Amino acid sequence: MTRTLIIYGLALAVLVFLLKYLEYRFVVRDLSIEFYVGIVAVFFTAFGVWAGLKLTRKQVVKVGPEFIVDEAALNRLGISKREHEVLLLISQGLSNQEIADKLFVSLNTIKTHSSNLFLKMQVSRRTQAVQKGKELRLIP
Amino acid sequence: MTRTLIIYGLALAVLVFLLKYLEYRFVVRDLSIEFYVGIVAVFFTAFGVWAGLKLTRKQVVKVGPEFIVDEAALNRLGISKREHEVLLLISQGLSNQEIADKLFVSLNTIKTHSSNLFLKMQVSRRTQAVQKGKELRLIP
DNA sequence: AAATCCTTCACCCGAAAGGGTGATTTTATA
DNA sequence: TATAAAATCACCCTTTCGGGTGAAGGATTT
Repeated sequence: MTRTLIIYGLALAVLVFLLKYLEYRFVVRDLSIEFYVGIVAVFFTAFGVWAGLKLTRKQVVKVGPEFIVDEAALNRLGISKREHEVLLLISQGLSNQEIADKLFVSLNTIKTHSSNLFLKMQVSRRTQAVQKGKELRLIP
Repeated sequence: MTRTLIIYGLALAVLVFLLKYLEYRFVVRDLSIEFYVGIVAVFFTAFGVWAGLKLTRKQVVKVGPEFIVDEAALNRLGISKREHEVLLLISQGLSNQEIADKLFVSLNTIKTHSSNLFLKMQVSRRTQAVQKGKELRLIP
């Protein structure tokens, strides 16, 4: 996370230099302030959207309060949190594309997660994963 | 069923005439008996296999004794017995091909059943059908 | 700091699933 | 027995899944 902030800081610095260079290169001194502010606004808007998604993407999926997940089984099978999350959404009848949209990641990522999940659960289809997941008390 | 028997009888008659014709057409009188018996054996073997599958295909799928199906919901949604059977097998994680093999029908038939099932249940994927089927107490 | 695991994403390919239409046969029922 | 409902199968097409591989960056642990 710290490295990400550093990278963004550097990108911002580069942007500032670029703007300064443009100021010298062309004669746009009269509207440079609005332009400057606009660019910065766009930049921080993008950053805000990204950060918002990044920070709120955790715990998007929750299980019911009365259901207790068999953590031991999860560890035994080597299923990660993200994979468990995907399994839960699969059990709710969502397609991979819908899961990707819900978790703000790409379709390919969900396909990787589900593939690894099926390997670890020793199943070959999502319906089997749901069935086995319920048996093992991984999902309600 | 009666028509099927009639058709098979006619086919058998045609087969007899065909064999008689061959006897006159070619000089195969010496091995005609073995040939005759062989053809009839193959024919009745095929018929036996077909009849056996046809008669034993009923009640292949059963639900557990402690689970009671909500028949009212089935009628309300207009779901037939066969469709309910398919839904049960879908919920057990079977693929359409596996269901077809289990019920001794073709893959296309299962696809038709599942399509109609999804229409009646107002879902678009089998995982959703399983989820909704459990909610409606159609399947355990 | 290095090793390791997790997460993310991409590409390719074949298999499975789903949607639509049309047709025939079987079964149930009015 | 006529009619309707259910079951069967085929063909088309598109979308979704699943398997395999590779890679890059972040997080954790040692």
